[in-house]
Amino acid sequence: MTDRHYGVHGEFRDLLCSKNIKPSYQRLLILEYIMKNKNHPSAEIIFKNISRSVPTLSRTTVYNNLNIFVRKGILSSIKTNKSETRYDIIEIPHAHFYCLQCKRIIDVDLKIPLYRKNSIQGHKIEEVQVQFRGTCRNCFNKKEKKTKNVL
Amino acid sequence: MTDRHYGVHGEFRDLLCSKNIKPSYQRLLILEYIMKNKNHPSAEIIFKNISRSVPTLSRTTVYNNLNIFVRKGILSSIKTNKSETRYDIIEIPHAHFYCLQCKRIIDVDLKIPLYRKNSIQGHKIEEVQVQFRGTCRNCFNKKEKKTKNVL
DNA sequence: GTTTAGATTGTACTTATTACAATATTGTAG
DNA sequence: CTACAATATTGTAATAAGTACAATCTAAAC
Repeated sequence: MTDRHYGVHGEFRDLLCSKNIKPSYQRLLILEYIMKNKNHPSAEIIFKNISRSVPTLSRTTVYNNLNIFVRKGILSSIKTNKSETRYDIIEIPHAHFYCLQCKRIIDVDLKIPLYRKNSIQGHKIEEVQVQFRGTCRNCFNKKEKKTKNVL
Repeated sequence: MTDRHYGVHGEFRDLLCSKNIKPSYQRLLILEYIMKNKNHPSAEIIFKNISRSVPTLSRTTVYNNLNIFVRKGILSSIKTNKSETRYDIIEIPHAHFYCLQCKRIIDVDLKIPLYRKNSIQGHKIEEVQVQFRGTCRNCFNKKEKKTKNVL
């Protein structure tokens, strides 16, 4: 079970080891899923998709490991409207745009010095989250088109 | 029941009317609670505190009206770590600092032009949320003191 | 090969929130 | 004032996301 995945998962394996997390089969799968489908999935989505090919996977394992990844700084967690948590890889700091129509989360760049601060008004910053909410370009264009057709 | 509260709740009453929300007794109580205890309470906290003096109040009423207030732009909702939602009055745009130790939410000012944008990379912005997480000044000082005593 | 620490699994539980139907209140037209 | 419609509130039941925990499994260390 293990060595079959040395090749494919090599980089994820290294990433986990560098953070002192044992690179178990399940952890590699979870990490791989998030890295390859860069669509900010929820725990449930990750669970459903991986358990298609690995039916023995437990929901708890997914939750446990997502929490570990967040604590160790591999992933960041994003809270949407609907009391659900979504996950994203931590790369260059960036902001998120949450579309209220299609529920997609879109990465956006912010060239502001916000991320360089390590304290604000005396409070020690460990994490910064910037989230925009509204209507994404796609949904906005769809609406526009619909309006035009009516006229 | 109604006119007893004309005096005290006058400004909240006006605020609700200006947003086309009927200023019911319960709504005034909820709004008053949030405005007077500026500590970003959760629905549960609001419910518990108001229902001490108004035992007939329903949890559902609190949730319903908080949602209405958010939709109408009177309140903003803040998602914390623990899948709970907290509420804050919308005044001058500001950011929030969530202390991972004491769980307080502290208002912080940001003098950045972030709030002036109404679109980013083509996506229409309706709302911006900036949230810092870390250790607040208070908790940080406590930790410092403890460390000093040990030495 | 045995031991031990850590990981995974599955079930039961908690917590925040919503759905919904019944009841109550308010505003309005006759 | 009374009747009616519209809206608000209430309480219960349901849902959904996440956690606690005990049992089982795995893998590395001796």
